[in-house]
Amino acid sequence: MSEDSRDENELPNRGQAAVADLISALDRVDGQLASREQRVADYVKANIDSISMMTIAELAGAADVSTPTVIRFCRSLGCDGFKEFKLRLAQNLAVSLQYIQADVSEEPATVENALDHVLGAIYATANVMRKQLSPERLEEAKEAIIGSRQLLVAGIGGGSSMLAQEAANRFFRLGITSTAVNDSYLIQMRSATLGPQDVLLLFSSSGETDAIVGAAKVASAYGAKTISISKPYTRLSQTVSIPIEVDLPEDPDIFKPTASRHAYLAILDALAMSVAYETKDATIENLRRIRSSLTAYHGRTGPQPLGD
Amino acid sequence: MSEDSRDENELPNRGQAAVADLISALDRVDGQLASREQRVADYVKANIDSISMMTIAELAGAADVSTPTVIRFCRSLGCDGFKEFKLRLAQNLAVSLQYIQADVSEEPATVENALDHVLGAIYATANVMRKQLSPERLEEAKEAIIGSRQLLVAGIGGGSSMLAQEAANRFFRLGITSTAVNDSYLIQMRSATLGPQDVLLLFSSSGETDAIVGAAKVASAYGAKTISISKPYTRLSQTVSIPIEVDLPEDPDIFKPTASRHAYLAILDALAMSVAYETKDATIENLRRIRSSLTAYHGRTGPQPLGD
DNA sequence: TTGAATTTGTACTTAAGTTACAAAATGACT
DNA sequence: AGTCATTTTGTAACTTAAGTACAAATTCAA
Repeated sequence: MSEDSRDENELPNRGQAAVADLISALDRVDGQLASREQRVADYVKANIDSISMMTIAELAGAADVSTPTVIRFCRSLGCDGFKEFKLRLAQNLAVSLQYIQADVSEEPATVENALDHVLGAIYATANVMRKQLSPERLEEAKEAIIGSRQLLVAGIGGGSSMLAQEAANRFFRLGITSTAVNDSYLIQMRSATLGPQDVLLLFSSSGETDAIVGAAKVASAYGAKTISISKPYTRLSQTVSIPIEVDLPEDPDIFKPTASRHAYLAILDALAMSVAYETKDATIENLRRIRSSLTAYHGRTGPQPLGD
Repeated sequence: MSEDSRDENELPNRGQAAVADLISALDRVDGQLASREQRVADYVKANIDSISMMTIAELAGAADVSTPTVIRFCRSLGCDGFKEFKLRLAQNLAVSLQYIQADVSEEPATVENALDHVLGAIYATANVMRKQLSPERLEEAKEAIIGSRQLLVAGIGGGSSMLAQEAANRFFRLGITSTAVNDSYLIQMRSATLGPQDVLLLFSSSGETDAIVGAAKVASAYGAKTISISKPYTRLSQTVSIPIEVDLPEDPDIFKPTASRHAYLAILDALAMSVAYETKDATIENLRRIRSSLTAYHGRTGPQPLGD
């Protein structure tokens, strides 16, 4: 019976919508459930990671309700029955569990092992980031960049200055006049030359670097739009007009390269991708020109990342 | 019965080992199973994402074996029974499914959507990479870097030159004299100055860039160790002494920033992390000096990535 | 307080997972 | 080549879990 209802026609939404939503569905219905069902919800929330190992009878017993009540609870959440509920819950949790639980305590004996640590941190950081990002801010940032006459990107220190370079490189490919700076004084000076049609994009994982905060102030004073990709509640994010905020857990392990670089890079990629789609035709022409200039240079043609 | 065997004592390994390993367990036992069990394995591999919706009878029918054979297959994989097998499989897949199944075909309407595309590509690429990397090569690369007197890092074009900069920055923090170059001529020139105690680290997503291949040849000729992070079967990987090879699927979507940058960056991080652990004491002292130089500069103390 | 609507539990049905055991197949050793 | 031990596999029975039907209890409104 429960199998009939999910034949080929319904397959598409299985992995996707299903996986993404159970826990938020739980939050959504919370409070508006019938009293006994709410009891089940409370128990589930309190013991969320052991539910998928329980039978319906165990859960009913633990929440002190009858088994049909548990089933009704599952249906209130949009599941077909208890089985589907357990499955979806397990999938939801797996995503966050996989790497967060990885043996963080142990030292990496091999490079392969270190790679697992690194990937684990990336996954974990990416998940945290995705939940924190404000879609509205991202849209604002996109619009600002699209409408800009000139884009100035700044970042100081290894990680951030790499991101700034990369950002300038990405947006340049999309036909946006962009420059990267990573010298404290140059940042100040160039920011002072910006005007209302310009955009200043700032990378700073601390959000407190004087030169960066200063640049944001100067640029704002001259009417330029300012975007930061940084920590919330910092001087920087309180100074710029479009703060993109992510508070990422830094691994206390000083030997581990900080994973937030990857998260910031992903944000940059997403922004660049949206801008590219938005300015589609212009972008295609630009990429064509860049590619042909390179092809002329080293004579290769196959599909490959533009510019190695 | 099946519940008794996983009480409190066994809980720890549930999320972790369990979640991480079913699919690789499948690879591991592949080929050494009894013939009918192998048939189940084959069917599972071919229909991996629909298994968790099937009953044991359905799977047995589909693979044309008896239900106990299916159970034996599950046990060969280290599961308690079919139920646990389904659960663990669902969890394993959830991780990759979440982003991979995101509507790749559709254009990203919002930046948030674009972010899902980007993250999806990163996850997919990371998984592919992890399987392809040769642990031995990584170890060799680590040893070479540790033993080096001087490290020269080169990359040409947006992505690779960013990686080169970042690599030089990372290893410099670990007390290794390292320089990044991204000018075709400079690469050649500097490579010619290397000797047997030196290491040349090359990033190239194409593996065919003349300047990079040329540098590898020159450096080898003068006895330096050469490491490449690049595609297999390319001129570059056939020239260097320690080729780290990954063949990553490039998304044909020209608007999407290439995900291989993230994968390469992760490899770099893993290498840096291992080198850091290997040269622990020296590294701690180095990081201390860097930090105190920065603290003296802008007067902050809290735990933050070194150098923003 | 009485009737309709909703909520909940009891008892039952169906079906899924698991086990026991015997039959078949494989492989080693005389 | 034949016999015995070992492994592999399937049949049939068993156990337990999930889901349903319906009636009892509760809630709320008039």
